[in-house]
Amino acid sequence: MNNKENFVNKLRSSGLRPTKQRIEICKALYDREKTFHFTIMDLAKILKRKSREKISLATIYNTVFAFKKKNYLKEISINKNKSYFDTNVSSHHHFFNESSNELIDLKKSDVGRVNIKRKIPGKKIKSVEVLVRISD
Amino acid sequence: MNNKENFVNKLRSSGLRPTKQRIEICKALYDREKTFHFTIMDLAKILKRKSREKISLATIYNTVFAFKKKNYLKEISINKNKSYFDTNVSSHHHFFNESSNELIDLKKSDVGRVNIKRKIPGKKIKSVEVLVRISD
DNA sequence: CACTACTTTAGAATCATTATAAAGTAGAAA
DNA sequence: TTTCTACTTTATAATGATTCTAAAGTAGTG
Repeated sequence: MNNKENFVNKLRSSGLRPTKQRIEICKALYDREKTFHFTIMDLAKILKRKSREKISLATIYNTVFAFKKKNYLKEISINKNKSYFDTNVSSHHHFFNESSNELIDLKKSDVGRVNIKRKIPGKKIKSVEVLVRISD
Repeated sequence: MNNKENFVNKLRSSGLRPTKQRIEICKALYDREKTFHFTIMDLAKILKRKSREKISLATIYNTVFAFKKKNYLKEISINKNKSYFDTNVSSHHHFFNESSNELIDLKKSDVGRVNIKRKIPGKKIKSVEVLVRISD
């Protein structure tokens, strides 16, 4: 189970001080059954609702990007004017339902191996992501 | 060959009045050897340099989105804070160089067939696009 | 307990994008 | 050609997300 102690350890083990703001954000993000997608503004609303502490927007930004850097969060390429994040950091692909603007995780087994044949000298592949657009 | 006459016809045939601004923008976008990627700001700079007419930013936005709707342009989602557009409207994949923020087209033959095994009842697949993030 | 480097914060600043509303223009009709 | 109207362009203001700033607060070390 994810409890406060775990979050403190998790944070400390990656060199982030376990401040109360970061722990609150961990709770909001990881103390759930399933992974989920969110924008910064979504998270701000969740925190406002769930948390007794007021956490400033700047801190939410700082924390989300710190978590992204530590690979606790993944940023998703879907949208132009907002950043979407995913608490599912495993390598996976997405369906994007254009009719409803809904983003659906694909399991690894849902997509066959993607074979990138071209190499760019001196560059390393960081990730390979498939976006499948669907509609009614 | 792409000349003014062609652009006028192209525009008119899709219900867009061939204004001098739109024709200038067509020239900037399509009167070239190869397809390319650009942001609105890139295009604004190109137009400032190439075109005698001053074209307002608002018109550039309007025109780019009108062209997108008519399928003259494709919008590319790379998780950045700007919209990228592509004059190559065929379905294709991309490298995104995270070190330089550069977007590189992949040819169809550069990526093996992507096998999407999961189906969503009642939904049709519109496109399958692969984004390969690379860096130094 | 004291110190220092890391954090948080409010608010301002910035940047891309969208909205507004007034002036201009293309195309159709007379 | 002239007139008319709907479509366009434009400058500018407004918006909204994100980043910056610099001052106050705090965790962890010694």
